[in-house]
Parts: sequence; structure tokens; C-alpha cells
Amino acid sequence: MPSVPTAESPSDAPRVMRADARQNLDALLEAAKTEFAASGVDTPVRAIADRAGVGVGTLYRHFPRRSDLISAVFRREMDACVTAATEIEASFPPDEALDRWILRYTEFLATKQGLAAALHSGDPAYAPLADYFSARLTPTLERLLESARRSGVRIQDVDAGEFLGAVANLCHGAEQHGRSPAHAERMVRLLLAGLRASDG
Amino acid sequence: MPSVPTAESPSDAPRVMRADARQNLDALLEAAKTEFAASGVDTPVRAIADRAGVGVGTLYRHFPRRSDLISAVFRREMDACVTAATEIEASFPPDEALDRWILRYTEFLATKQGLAAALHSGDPAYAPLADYFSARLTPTLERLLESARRSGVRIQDVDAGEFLGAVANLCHGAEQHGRSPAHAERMVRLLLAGLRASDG
Amino acid sequence: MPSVPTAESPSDAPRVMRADARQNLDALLEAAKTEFAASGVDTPVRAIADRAGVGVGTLYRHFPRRSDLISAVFRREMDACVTAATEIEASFPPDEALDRWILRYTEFLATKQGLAAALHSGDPAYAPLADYFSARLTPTLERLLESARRSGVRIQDVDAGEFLGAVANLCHGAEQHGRSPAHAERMVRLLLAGLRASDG
Amino acid sequence: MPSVPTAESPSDAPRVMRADARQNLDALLEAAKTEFAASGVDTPVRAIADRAGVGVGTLYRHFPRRSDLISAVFRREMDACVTAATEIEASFPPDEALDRWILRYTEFLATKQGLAAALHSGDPAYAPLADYFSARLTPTLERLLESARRSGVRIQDVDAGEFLGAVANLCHGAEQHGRSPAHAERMVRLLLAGLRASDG
DNA sequence: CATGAATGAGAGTTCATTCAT
DNA sequence: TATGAATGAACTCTCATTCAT
Repeated sequence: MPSVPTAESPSDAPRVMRADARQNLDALLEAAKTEFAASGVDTPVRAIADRAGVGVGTLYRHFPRRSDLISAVFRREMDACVTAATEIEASFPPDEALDRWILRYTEFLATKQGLAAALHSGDPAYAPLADYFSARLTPTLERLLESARRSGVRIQDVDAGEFLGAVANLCHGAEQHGRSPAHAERMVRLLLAGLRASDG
Repeated sequence: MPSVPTAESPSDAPRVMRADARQNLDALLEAAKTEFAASGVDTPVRAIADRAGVGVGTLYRHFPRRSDLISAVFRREMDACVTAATEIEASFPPDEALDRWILRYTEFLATKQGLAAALHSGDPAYAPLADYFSARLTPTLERLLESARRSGVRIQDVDAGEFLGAVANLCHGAEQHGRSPAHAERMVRLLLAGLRASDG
Repeated sequence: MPSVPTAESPSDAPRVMRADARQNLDALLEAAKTEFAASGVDTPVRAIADRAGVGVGTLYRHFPRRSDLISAVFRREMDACVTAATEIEASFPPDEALDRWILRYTEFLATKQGLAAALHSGDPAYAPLADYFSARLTPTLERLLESARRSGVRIQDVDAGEFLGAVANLCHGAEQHGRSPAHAERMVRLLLAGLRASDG
Repeated sequence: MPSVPTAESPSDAPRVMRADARQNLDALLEAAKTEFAASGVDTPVRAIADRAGVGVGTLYRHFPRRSDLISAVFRREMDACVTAATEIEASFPPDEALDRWILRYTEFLATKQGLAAALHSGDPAYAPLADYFSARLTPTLERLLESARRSGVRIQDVDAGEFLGAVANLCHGAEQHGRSPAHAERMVRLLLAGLRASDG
């Protein structure tokens, strides 16, 4: 079983951390996640700090740029999503595991309105996030696709990263006013069906 | 007494309009279209007014709310897109016409970054736009789907409006940094393939 | 008599100007002059706008960058100082005119705490101000020095711009707490005496 | 029990001091000197603490107010400057010693951008620094002036403190962008020449 | 009707200073 | 004592919107 590193700190080397600082950091991540889900990633910095019960200065200490906070929030759950793949693969046949994990991935996306935009923004500040996405989620899907093919399922030749981006796009606006949460799932299933279709 | 051309005003009640006012309105729509394509629908009002060569006051006279302008811009090209369907239906067999029109629709979407967001925003200000979308584009797709089914093609039972929304989402972020313009098309084709897949 | 152009507008071509805008601009220049004299050129933008009785937006409309405002304020009085030279030259013999004008120049400097700093900051935003200084004040002093030399006075070979900068420096901090206003004048007179000294 | 060296503390009452505290204090003074020279006396407190390798709390412990640190830094080198006078007086005739010491004083000023401002700020926090200046540097110049006069040189009747302030002002902005380091020296020499001029 | 000047709320960001660890 | 995390006031700047001209 591979180790599942958890990277939830803004920098790579915060060796030790004062207990109160750690608490603030957690509160910030949690507050940011909530605010991002409710108001998008462009929500005022102050709103996040207020929700976390800290001053704005504390937010800036931990996350000098907005992109740092966005990246940290998204990375936390990306990790969980990657971890889930292992469990799903262990419990279901390859073809079914593929669909199940994609649906698990859509759950991750549900409250990540700005993820796709961040990934495609071209802003170098998001390069680490995009890299992380490519390094963790994309290989996961590639593995699932390969397993399904080996089990005999006919699967279109698609770029895994591109496909994940498409799924992210399809989930865009889900959970929004007037849209059934089932909407996104139906469309994602359509895309998955297209993946198995015989002609390209 | 000046001539009194009747024009389609931003509100639903066509009214008498001075020739110069009409020119300003056209210039504003054109400028807004360009700015929206370049900088998104949240672009500063001033930028649009400047490009149109009018004062911001004039913009506000014609479009009191930003949503009025966005709606007006998008409606213009929705009309063109609907019109195109008729031509395509006359030139191609139903099944092919379906794909061709969807791709024509993606072209319409190409520079309409904010369309999907506007449609799903839940903001009542966009209700007229959503209504227009439902009244014009959705029936067009329904007609094409029905024709294809009648011609013997097996097509999934999907909600036309939902499908159009999904396509719009897939086109989100196309033409953005680091994304091939072919990306969106590939994913849309996958969705179309899913539409014909035998299981749901 | 040469024409005495008055350049007190932020840009070079504000052909016509609405009466109220003109009033606001004047109020801003006056307020800025007062605030600069009292609190230095780094005084909060808000303080200047408040004193002028306008919103900050109005200040930013007329002077997008702080340096624009500083330059405008200083240019107005540089012009007056240059003009004064003509009158002084007409009324006094060259040698005396030189001293009298330098003392007039120190009066100009009295409330211009940030002038020298701005001129020497190296910030390209102040290049226009430095250019204006070089184009107007420096030639004025050069002319006065030359006249004095022609009238038979022995004068050190100094760079006029450098000398003006030195006088500006000597006036730095004058009118400050605990310093007699005569202090600067005494030191400037010492410098002027050095100008006539026989050895370098 | 550790040795208890007696050190000159920031306050006027020398006290017992732990060895590590003494080291921190030295590091802070050195760091502050460097930062002041590079970025002026308004440089962020954090920058100084970082350079000294201590926490900001330590800085505040030793120097509760910024003025305390500034004063301490400047006093150190004032002392050296005063000491230098003795050597110069021993090696050169009075008239030459005067010039040489003033030039030595300008060297001291070279990296003390904020000295003149601090002395003239009127802020009571700088009163001790101003007093120190008056108690050490001013008498030094007075002594040099008196020696020169006794040796037969005709010297203007100037206030020594005022003259030192003028020299400090003349050195303001030296080493800045676009200004030759020789600029200040030329102007100081002009002032010294004025000191010997026969009329006032 | 058109203009664009004015307004001012609101967002981002920095940094002096305090104080829990 | 030393540390540096936290705080929040203060500042800059932008832009949607109004309204005098």
C-alpha cells in the first residue's frame, strides 16, 4: 500500500508550529473552504478572516497571496480524493471502479467552484496547484482507465487530464440556484458513456 | 419631425427611438460583445463605454443594469444561432445535423465566457435571458433530437436545456491560456457520443 | 518681455474643462500644497481630498499617481519663482539680483519639504518634475550667474542645478519645530559667500 | 554565575546585562545601521530584527521606540567622529584641521540619511539624541573654529550647531540615484569657503 | 438626450506593536 | 528572556452609479 502523504501546509517545511498557530491555520482553511463554496474564490479576504475568527494579518501571514490559500484548500481535498481511489479499486471491478471514482471526484468538485478557473487561469501563481493536480489526480485516472482496458472494456483514447477538466467543467454551477444536484451527475454519466462508445 | 424607426429596445416594449440613440445602442452592443469576449462579463463598465465612444451615462440610459447589457448581447447571437439551425437542417441528414448544430452552438459559445454563469446565477436579473434561452435554443435542440430519433437513431433521453448547459460548461475556459481550442471540441464530441450510447 | 506660460494642469491638453471640475482641481492643488507643507508629501491621500472637500475618486481622476499631484503643486510655484527672476533682474544690479533671487527661491522652498527628495528619488514618475526644474529654474540661475560675471564679479564655477539642489537641501527642515526661520537664510548666505570666495 | 559585564544600555542607566542579551544588542545595532543606510530610518522594524537574527520582541525589549534605536545607532558613530577630531587636531594646523574634520563628519553623515530629519523633527523622543549631538559634536566644532581663529584665520561668526546641521543637510540625498558622491563634497567646500569670506 | 465628473463604499495590503508561548 | 504569531488600524486604489452641466 503506497503511502498517502498529506500536504496541507502552505509551505513545504513548517517543521514545528505553535499550537495556536496551527489552530488558526486550520480555522482559516475551514473558513476559506466554506466561503469559497458559498461565494466563490474571489470572496473578500476579510470575510474569510472574520469567519475564521482571526485578523486579516494572520491570514496574510499564512497565505501571502490569495492563490496560496486557494491552493491549500483545494489540495487538502484532492488528497482525500486520491486516497479514495485506492479504496474503490479494492472494492469494485475495474470498469465500475472507474465510474465510481469519477463520481467521487464530482463530489470533491461540488464545492470547488473556482478550481477549473484556477487551473486554467494561466496565472503562474496557480502553477503549483496545476502541477499538484497533474501529479496526483491525473495519474489516478490514468491508472483506472488502464485497469478498465486490461479487464477488456473498450475505452476511448482520451487524455486523462483533459477528461478530468471536462468533468470539472460539467460540475460548474451545480448546487447553484435552480439546478438540481442530479444535473451534473447526469451529464457526467453521459460523458462516461461517450468514453465507452465505439466510434470517436 | 424626424423619422421614427421602431427598434427592439432592451426592454420588452419596442419604442420610438432617435437615430443617434439607435447608433449609440448598436455601438454599445458591439463594444460590449468585444469586451466580454476579451475580458469577461465583469469587465469595467467604463471600458465598454469608452470602446463604444459614448459616455457611461449613455450606457446606463440604455442598460440600467449590467445584466441588461449582457442579456442584450447574448440574445443577438442566440438569434443567429437559432437561424443557423434551419439552414443546417435543410442541408444535412438529421443525425449529422444534430452534431453540426451543436458544434455551431459551441462557436457561439466561444466568446461568451459568462453565458453559463449568467444562466445559472440564480440572479432574477438574468431570468429574461434564461427565458429567452429556453424559448429559442432549447426548442431548437429538441427539434433536432426528435428529427434524429425519427430517422431511426437511438438517442438517450436527455433534457435539451440541460444538455445545452452541459455543452456550454464544456466550452468554459476554452481559448484560455494553455488549452488547445480543440480541447472543448473533443469533449463535446465525447458528450455527443454518450448521447448515442446504448446504456445510460 | 517674454511670455510666461502657466502650466498648472496635470496633463498638457485639457482643452476645455467644466467649471466645477476646474474648481475641484484648484481646491485639490491648494489643499495638497497646504497638506504637503504641514505633513510632507507622504501625507495620506484621504487627508488632501478631505481638505479639498472632494472624494478620493476625484483626486485620483485628476492625479492618478501621487507624483502627479506633487509635480503639479510644485510646478505652479516654480513658475512663479521663474517669473520673479525677470522682475528682480529689472530692478537690481546683477550681483545683487543673484542673491535676491536665491532668497526668493528659498521662499519657494519654504513649504516644499519633499521637493529635493522628489527630484533625487530616481523614481521615473518624477522625471517630468526634474525635467521641468532643469528646464526652468536651472537656466534662470545660469542667466543670473552669467550676468553677475559679466558685471565683473568673480564667481566660482559651479553647476547651477547642483547649486540649486544644495540650497534646497539647506532649506530642508526650516520652519520646523525649534528652528528659527532665519537659520536657513544664514546658511544660504554662507553658501552665496562661498560662491564669491577666491579659492575653491 | 555568569560574568556580568556592564554595558551602555539604551537608557541612560548602565545596567547588568546577560552575555547573550549583550550579543543581541550588538547585533541589533549593527543590523539597524546597515538597514538605515540602505533603506532609511523608516525601514520596517521586521527587516532589522531579521537581519540581526532575533525576534521583533527582542528588538522592542531593547528599544521600545524606534527613536531609541535610531539614537543608539547614531550615537555610536558620533563618538567615533568626535574621537577623530583629536587625532586630526594633533596632525594638522588648525585651519586645515577644520576642513579635514568637517569632511570626516560628512563621511559619518554618508550613511545617516535620517539624522538631520531626526534632529529637526521636534519629536521629544529625539531630544536625547539632539542633546547628545549638542554636547559632543557642537563643542568639537567650536573648539576647531576657535583654534583656527587663534591661528589668525578670519572666520565668520556662525553658530557651530547650526553649521553642522547645514552640512548634514547638504549631504542629504548624496549617494542617491543620479547624484555623484562628489556633489555633496563640492557644496560643503563651498560652505567652508563662505565661512572664510570677508563679508557676511 | 449625452456626457463624464464626482462620489464613496469596499477590497487589498502592510506593518507597528502586543503578548501568549 | 526571547520568540514570532496575531492583531487591526491605516493606507492605497478601483469602479459602479449618480447627476449637474
